[in-house]
Amino acid sequence: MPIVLRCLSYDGAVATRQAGRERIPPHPDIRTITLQQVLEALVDPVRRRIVNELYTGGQDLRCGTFDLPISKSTATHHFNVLREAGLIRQYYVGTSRMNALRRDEIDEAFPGLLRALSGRE
Amino acid sequence: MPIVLRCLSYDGAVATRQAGRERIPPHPDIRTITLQQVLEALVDPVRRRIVNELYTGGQDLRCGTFDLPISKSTATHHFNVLREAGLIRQYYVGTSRMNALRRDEIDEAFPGLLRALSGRE
DNA sequence: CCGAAAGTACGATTCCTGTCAAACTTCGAT
DNA sequence: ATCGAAGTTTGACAGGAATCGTACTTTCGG
Repeated sequence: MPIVLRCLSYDGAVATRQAGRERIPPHPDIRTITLQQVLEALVDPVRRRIVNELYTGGQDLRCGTFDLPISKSTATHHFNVLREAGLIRQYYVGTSRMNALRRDEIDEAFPGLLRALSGRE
Repeated sequence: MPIVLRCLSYDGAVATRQAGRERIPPHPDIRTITLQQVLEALVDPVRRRIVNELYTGGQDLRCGTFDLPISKSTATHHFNVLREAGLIRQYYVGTSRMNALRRDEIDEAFPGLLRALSGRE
């Protein structure tokens, strides 16, 4: 099931009706992300919990599957921060927003970081 | 025979303290430090700069040798945070406060972390 | 078509953290 | 005895970040 991510053009033209449309802001190139941004994202325990679950689970997960001790709107905020920090890739499936850890890219840009942080409280 | 040092308080009253009671608060056992605390310490760019300089320099450094873009009182704050997070060990030499990276202990408690963060902006 | 589910957007609030200046302490040297 | 260097302490302050509730949007199922 290939997921096609289409970019939005400048005039806002709609590119496709497939799942994974432009409801999601563009993902940053990981090479533009600084260590500072990554640390600011990962210093929050809720966000680190999300990343850890994706890291150990090894599969993409809906926002709703994380059992987070916060409200939905706050959860949205945290997922946004993770996406803007280049740590996760998001796409829609139905009304569900899926979250994928950008593991290989992170490992290349920040070697050893994910591993050093994984599995800890 | 306890050696007694004199110490003045604001009102001029003479207080006493035992020799061996140091000017520097006790350092935490690194095993009591959580990843959360370490990340909170290292998320600040000034503090990361300090740690990086100690990491790459490989020797203890006076507070004053770091060329930090902040006031002295703010610098004191940052060194305190690093010490309380178990990342540095401090001791006096004359009026100078020396700072040592607790490298081996950190590496044991948080394998790969220092290396993953070192040398980056 | 309608309603429920999943999530977003927005504004308000609260709390925390980095920052500084000013006054103070401690130590070494003069 | 005093002075300067190095750093600390304290109090105040500004900006940012996490949080929430409410209203809104999109999609799917019946």
